[in-house]
Amino acid sequence: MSTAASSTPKGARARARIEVTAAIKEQARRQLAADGAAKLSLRAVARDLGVVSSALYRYFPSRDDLLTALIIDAYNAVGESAETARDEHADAGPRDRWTAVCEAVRQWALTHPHEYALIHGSPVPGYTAPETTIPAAARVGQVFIGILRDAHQGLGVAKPPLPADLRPEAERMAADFAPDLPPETVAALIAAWAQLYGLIGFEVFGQFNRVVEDRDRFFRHAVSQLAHGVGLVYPQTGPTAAAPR
Amino acid sequence: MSTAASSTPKGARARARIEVTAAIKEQARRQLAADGAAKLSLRAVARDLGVVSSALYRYFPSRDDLLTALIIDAYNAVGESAETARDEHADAGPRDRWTAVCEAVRQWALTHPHEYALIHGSPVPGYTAPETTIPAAARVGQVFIGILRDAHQGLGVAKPPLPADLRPEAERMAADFAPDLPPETVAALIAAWAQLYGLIGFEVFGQFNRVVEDRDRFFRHAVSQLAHGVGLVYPQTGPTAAAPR
DNA sequence: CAAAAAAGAGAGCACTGCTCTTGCAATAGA
DNA sequence: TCTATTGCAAGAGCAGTGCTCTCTTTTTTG
Repeated sequence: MSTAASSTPKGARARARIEVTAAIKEQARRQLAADGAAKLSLRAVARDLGVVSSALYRYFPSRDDLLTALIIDAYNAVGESAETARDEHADAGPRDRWTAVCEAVRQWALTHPHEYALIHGSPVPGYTAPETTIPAAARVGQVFIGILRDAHQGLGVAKPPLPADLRPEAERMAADFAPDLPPETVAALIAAWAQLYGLIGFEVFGQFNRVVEDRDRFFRHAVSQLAHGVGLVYPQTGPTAAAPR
Repeated sequence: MSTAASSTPKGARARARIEVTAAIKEQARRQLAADGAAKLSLRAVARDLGVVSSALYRYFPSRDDLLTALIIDAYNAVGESAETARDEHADAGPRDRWTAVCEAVRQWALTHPHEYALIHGSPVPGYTAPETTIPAAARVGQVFIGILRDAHQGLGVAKPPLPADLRPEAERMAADFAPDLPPETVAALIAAWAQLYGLIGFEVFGQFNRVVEDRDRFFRHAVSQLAHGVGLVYPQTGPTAAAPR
């Protein structure tokens, strides 16, 4: 109250707390990048910070809470990458924007493999992410939804096929996530979303070693096919152009 | 070299060693299923086996070696599931066989989530799978290749699109993995392979929680689209049938 | 039958997450 | 401004981990 600004409302102690919390996360992220989540040790973080290990428990009640904080940060980082890519391609068509966002997510994953593993690898042992992570986790998906929303206000978007027995589920998903999009599109989008992370995961986790060499081109083509699958069709995009009648 | 028989060549000691090794793996697999890879503890396995922890090191030089053994077993288990599904649908058309194999892999993953995480989740910290795992890891892929091989000897298979700049890579991959298949098909197959594991991973790791409810139908449709993508097209399968001219 | 190899037991080292108590410093209320 | 409260870090300690080493017993082998 005494100091004016709104960003640092409390006294020196509160400010210090914020800084220390950030320093802990930063150091933890460094260890994460170096050795992976399972070798992330509270004691090592404390050691590197020149502080005793029990002191960290004033900031994070447990190792899992530290991990949760890092998970949220990771979701936000990849979400921000996606949003930036979208904004930088605001003038491009929906399909190019789609490609750019996929590429951005991939690049983030390749640059931060351990953080990617944290959010899209096997959940850390017996650990289930708390609800706090949900909004951060949704950001990338929202970007994709936005792209398709835009596409639907223009032209050049087709309705993906949808079997009759999946229609109720597709309508439910559409109502939950994008009421302004057709159920066909929402269902296809969710599938494409999962498949995108399959492609990225295989590359990040080394499953493509000795299999795919020219990964840039391979990914670009796969993503183009995914775009096709959600209805983002160029007027003339090859022999398999979707032709909804 | 000296003793003749191939199944139980050595004396009682060698037989005991095989049994103990199997018991260790079995107990470890139990712990894995219960708590996940990161909580798998050599000491706990030894305790449950009524033996002192250092004794296990006579059988597995390190915890990572135990994990590697479990990884190989897991690859073989899912590979066997895939092969069984293929054989049980030997009379069906390639597309139905494709669907059956995908479904089998998914079911195995849902039944053994922690083992699935072992082979397709984030690699255990700082751990890189040794070359020993390669043949076991390839089994599922071989099943898919076989299905497409069969399909190419019959009808009802289309060539997926392939951009010109990806053709060299596609030809290289085809030469490496399936010289008798067209490069277009091999490239599409590898993409579909990764995407399949994206779908399964999202389901196993809970990313579909609160998103997809009717997962059986959703998966079935997605897999049908994947089949379409690799050229396994029914004569009349909807508006987006591939039509290579 | 004796020498060699294999297996288990047990102690011990360095490390982990986490808890609890103790002393110190910053804050807030009178 | 003085004092009571609160926040923080330090240190010791517990139970657990992977792994190594030595020692004894048992089995195999020459």
